[in-house]
Amino acid sequence: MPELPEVENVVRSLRPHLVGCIIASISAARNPAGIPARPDTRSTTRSATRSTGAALTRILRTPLRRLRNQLTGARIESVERYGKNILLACRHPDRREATFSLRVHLGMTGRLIWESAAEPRSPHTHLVIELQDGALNDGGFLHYTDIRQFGEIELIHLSGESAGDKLFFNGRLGPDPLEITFVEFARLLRPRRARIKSLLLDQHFLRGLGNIYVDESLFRARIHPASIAAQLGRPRAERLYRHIRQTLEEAIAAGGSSISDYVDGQGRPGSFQQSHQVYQRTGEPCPRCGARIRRILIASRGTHFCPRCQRAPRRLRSGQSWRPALSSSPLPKAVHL
DNA sequence: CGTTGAACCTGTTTGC
DNA sequence: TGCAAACAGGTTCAAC
Repeated sequence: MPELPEVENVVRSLRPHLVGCIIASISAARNPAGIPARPDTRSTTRSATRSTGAALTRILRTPLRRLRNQLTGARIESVERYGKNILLACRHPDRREATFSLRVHLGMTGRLIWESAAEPRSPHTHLVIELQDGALNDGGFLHYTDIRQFGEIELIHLSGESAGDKLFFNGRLGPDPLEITFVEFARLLRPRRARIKSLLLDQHFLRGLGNIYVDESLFRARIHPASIAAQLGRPRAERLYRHIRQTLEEAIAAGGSSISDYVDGQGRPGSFQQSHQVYQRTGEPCPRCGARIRRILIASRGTHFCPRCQRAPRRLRSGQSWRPALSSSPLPKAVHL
């Protein structure tokens, strides 16, 4: 659920609550988490564990003990987004050198919500961070909830350098699509022979895009998702660049897309899903030309596009004889054009 | 390089 | 009706 616009909204909604607060305690959510969500559900094929212990261990990339040791008593200095990661910069007021960043990745179904009460409302809440009186609020609690448990929480030690966060991630994640210039974008695109959809999903290439916004941006730019990146001409590359930014900015302004799980740091859903033109609209008429929206698989991800507006490049269209230059791999069968 | 499919999870929807 | 398969916003890894 959480791509760049959703994470940006989480960060913005949490910031006023968190900045200035002291972390009073960190604890595994007990309560509903240990209990099956719905004990009497008949079809529950796996009455699975749901033991907070197992789930929390999966999510925590830093052991709870270490989290407690290092963060208890620390002050939250800033709340930032880095790609799809949320970074809480923390510092001990009394210890000059002790500076950390708590990295939270929401995975598919993660939620990070500020609550006034300690008790989780969801059986899928795994971690509770107790906050002590910030300048602008009364503390409260930060709840991490995650149904599918694909999220990650990790403590990053910042040794000295202020921009430690970025140094840490550099090389691991590409530029932010809202910060990169067109010239740089085009330079990165040029040597790549991957299909554009795969490339845009790759966080090493650009950080922050996910399945929804890649499909929506490609639709707006009228580019077929299976197009080879290096073969987009300048006009298409420009269109793509422009529409990625536009789509993301509109989505941020709309509060993100809420399909089923996403809410911001105050529990509010977004509304951008109402503006999706192709994502999960298979079979519906294209809002631009009326053709049926199609769904194919690219990079094993559901990919939605208009077969008329987003025409396949010739090379891809004319059948099995085509091969990518300098490559031994045939055109994957999954691409139906 | 680039691709696929599986794996990590739970829950909901679809299809026979 | 009922049950199984498919699918879901993400990332990583092995194998080709």
